[in-house]
Amino acid sequence: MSDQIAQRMQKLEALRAAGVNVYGGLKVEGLSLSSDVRARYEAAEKSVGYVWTPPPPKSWAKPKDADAAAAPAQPEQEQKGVEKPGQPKPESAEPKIEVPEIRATLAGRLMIMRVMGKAAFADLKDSAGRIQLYAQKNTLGDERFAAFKNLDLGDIVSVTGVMFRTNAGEVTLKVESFTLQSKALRPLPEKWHGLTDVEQRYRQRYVDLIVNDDARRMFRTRAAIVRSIREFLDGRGFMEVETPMLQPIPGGAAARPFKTHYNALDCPMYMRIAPELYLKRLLVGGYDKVFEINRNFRNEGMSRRHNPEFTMMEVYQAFGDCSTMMELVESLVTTIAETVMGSLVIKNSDGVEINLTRPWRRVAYADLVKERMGADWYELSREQRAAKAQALGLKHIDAATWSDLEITHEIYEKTIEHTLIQPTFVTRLPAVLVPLAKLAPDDPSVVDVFELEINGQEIAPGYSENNDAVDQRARFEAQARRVEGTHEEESGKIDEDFLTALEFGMPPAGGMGIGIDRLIMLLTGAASIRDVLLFPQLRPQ
RNA sequence: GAGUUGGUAGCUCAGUCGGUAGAGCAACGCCCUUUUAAGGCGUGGGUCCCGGGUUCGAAUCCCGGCCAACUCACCA
Repeated sequence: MSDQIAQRMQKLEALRAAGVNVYGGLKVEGLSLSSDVRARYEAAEKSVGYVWTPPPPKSWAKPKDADAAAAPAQPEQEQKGVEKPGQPKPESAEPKIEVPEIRATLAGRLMIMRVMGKAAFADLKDSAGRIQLYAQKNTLGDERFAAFKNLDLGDIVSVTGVMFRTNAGEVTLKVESFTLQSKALRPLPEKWHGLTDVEQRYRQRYVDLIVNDDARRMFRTRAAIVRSIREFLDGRGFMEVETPMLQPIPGGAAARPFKTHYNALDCPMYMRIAPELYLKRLLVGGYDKVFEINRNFRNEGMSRRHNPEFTMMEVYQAFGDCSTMMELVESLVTTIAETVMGSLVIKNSDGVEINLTRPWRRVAYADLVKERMGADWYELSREQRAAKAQALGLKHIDAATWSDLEITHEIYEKTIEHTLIQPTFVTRLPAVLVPLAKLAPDDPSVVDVFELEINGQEIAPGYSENNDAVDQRARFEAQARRVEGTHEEESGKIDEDFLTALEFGMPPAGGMGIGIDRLIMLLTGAASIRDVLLFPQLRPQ
């Protein structure tokens, strides 16, 4: 144990012995937020026409009367006389404006203290921000002033007093009484640099949130974004639902699931990799507009863009289609950017500007590929394609084992996707890649879907959902054969009950998913998904 | 899973060629009644990530391990 913790333990015991309730008592009555109190005080100043002006520099040469400036003798004594608190200031040659008294009670964490003998300044941080406290021996009395100085940085206190403005112009609460609400046993990180060690910021997010205002702001923004998504969808008549996260068959995506075991039923269970198949059951049930915002779990690696659990929003609209969803996501993202971030132009973590102004580019997958690889790409043989891919640096592509489609898709993912910085709807993807979507009416080799790319990342896929029960079964079976023996095998299991639901008839529908964490990264310019997750996954220590 | 970089006081960081471990902040003591990274004087504080090895001697060099960040792979 560090000596500082030991010291604080001793202090805590001493306080207890003196009868102090070191962890606070009853609820704090009449509690205000620092931001509100500051605003009230500033309004009070305004109401009487008070405008703060900086005091004259340190010598008290400011004339109390006209001659005083000419008499430099004994400025110190004059200062003392002037500064005696609680007395009308004698220098009021110019009329003094009385600001109405604003009393307040605040509560928060003590972040810094500057003690000057018989007075002390401290910064209190509450959920709204920082505010300065001023404690004075004359006001508090010897004993309470000593107790105030005895507080530790990090302690949580409530304070009651009167607002004023210091010589330096800072709105400050003069403490008349205070109560220790929670003793901190551990010292805070350094006041200037804060906590910068990224590992510690993630592992001890609570400390990060105490000292780093950026972190606090980030998660408030996150909350605001999620709230406005809900408001937006609510405004369009969508119903929010919650479907199982613990599923007997993990479906709706191709990914490795987390496997667990349910004791009561003595059967294997999976953490969901997507809510899709359950939300579609609700379309069958007659809810035409539903959405869910909740966690998905994928048993895959972590990276700057991946966390094993992440927040997904999926939305379905009966009697809509892929184009319905394009309009929806365009409208949703621009609305959020404007209302929460205040701008349609955002900067990514490299400082590149992204303009979200509608309409967004729409381009077919095959056209992007041709744009990159030449107009004759789809006429080339597999060997020719593999050769061209290798020429681009994709050495691992092998014509002997890779299909045409795999080669093309590898090129899309490795050389095209990350170049789509400005919002782009990539449409008409190869049907094999998307078993849950409707085939394009004019070309059964592609599906009627989009993938929305912004900042080189897939932000949202949207589909014209497949509601053909027989076709869906066939494509599931093809998918199951495709992934058989691979690590995706468990996500290739066929959900018979879902197919049964389709057999009752599902209305044609548009569906879309948004990776919420990535959307937040995009809007806030965060470079790592860990910066937008309160408690990102780390290896246990 | 692979590569690169890093891990030194509560925090932020120095540490030269291998020669008994350093600063600022924080803490403790004293002075200081409008400071704001307050100031002044003084004091204490270390499993140098862990385990081996080389060496008279290792924070430093070598090997192994742990943890993290970044890049790559799986993936959204």
